[in-house]
Amino acid sequence: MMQQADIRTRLDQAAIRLFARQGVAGTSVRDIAQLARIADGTLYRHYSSKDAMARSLFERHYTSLGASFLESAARHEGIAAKLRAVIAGAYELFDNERELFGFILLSQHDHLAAIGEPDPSPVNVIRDLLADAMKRGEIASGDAEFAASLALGIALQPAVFTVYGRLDGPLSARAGQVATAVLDALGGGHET
Amino acid sequence: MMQQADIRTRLDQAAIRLFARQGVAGTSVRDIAQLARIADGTLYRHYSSKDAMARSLFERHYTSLGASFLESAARHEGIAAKLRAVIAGAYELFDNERELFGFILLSQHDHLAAIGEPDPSPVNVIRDLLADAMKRGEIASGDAEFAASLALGIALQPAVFTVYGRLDGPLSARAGQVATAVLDALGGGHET
DNA sequence: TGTACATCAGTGAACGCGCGTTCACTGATGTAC
DNA sequence: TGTACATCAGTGAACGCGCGTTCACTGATGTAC
Repeated sequence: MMQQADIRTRLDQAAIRLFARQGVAGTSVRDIAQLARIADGTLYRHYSSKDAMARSLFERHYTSLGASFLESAARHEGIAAKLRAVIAGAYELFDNERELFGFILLSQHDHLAAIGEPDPSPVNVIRDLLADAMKRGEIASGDAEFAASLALGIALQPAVFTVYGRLDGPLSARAGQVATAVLDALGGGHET
Repeated sequence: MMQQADIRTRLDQAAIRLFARQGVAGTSVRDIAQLARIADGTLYRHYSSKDAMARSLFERHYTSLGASFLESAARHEGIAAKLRAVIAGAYELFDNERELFGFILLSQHDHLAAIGEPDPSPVNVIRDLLADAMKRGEIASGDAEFAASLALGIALQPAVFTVYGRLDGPLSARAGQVATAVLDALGGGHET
């Protein structure tokens, strides 16, 4: 047995990197083992199967993103400042751990339908934030779920464009502009 | 030999349906053959490989979507009306051929990196539309590529939410609201 | 401190299954004369 | 009109490869006495 944390970390990171680039179905257990520099069978000391590993990694990081959204929002008052903080936090994750971000983005389709939204889901956090802002009259009221889809779309698509090389990074530099666009789209005031 | 068009159409539709639901890597040639009610080997009378089939289907429908965007835009004057028409057209495609739409959305990641943007790409059409509107002063000027990412994000995310069952269809009913949100986010005037 | 034993992460060869693809064959259609 | 031949979409059994997973084994670590 080598240093436990070391091998487990390499395993998880290798899987995330390959899943992000090639998808889960397009990545073989041997690909992962090779990149992590471990034996083919070692994965099964930590996860019951390849798919269970993908599910576990997704759920862990998806809910942790939701939790970080909650924390970012709680540190500020007013929907404008909350949104700016959430977007800035998400964009920093994108800049610093693009593969993790890409894995989460890509895996939504595979996992969300199957397991439902784990808690706290980033999407639900955004929706609740907007529902609250509507109640307070900070943005135009309406369907919070629909508003959340607009906000998420505005925030995510620049990330997608950056992945495709259509926009130059770092994405964090655009956080302010994006937050403003979200507020404009939601019919919010521009109070600082 | 049966009716050629019949078998070929069934083959293409079965592939699109399965690719949209399970991804290309997650779909086997036998899955496709079974759904299309053809023999395992028949695919290879029409395409040189499974991946070539996926690439060909994607390129065909992706550029045809781009062409339909161009046509929708050309039928109207002013960025507001053009955007409304493009979004309404795209949402009708979503409502009527959700699997085709889902396939295009899902396949972007697989194919765009590999083959680059085929012409006319829906994304480039939107960007050129916005660049033009900036020149005419119809929306705030800035980076057209970034503006295109905001517009696309606003328009696409409600579609994604609808796929996940977070929003109720039909999506076409939201086209007007979405177009307004795009114009707000881009700092455009609201002339009718 | 030394000895015996249990535990368990890690190894890598081996398993069998399902995959993408091939190919000899069928039979319907078109063309030549 | 009839006969001979070429073409080609469609068939499905068969190919071998790479996949996910298993398992007997290793050796480091912890625990009991």
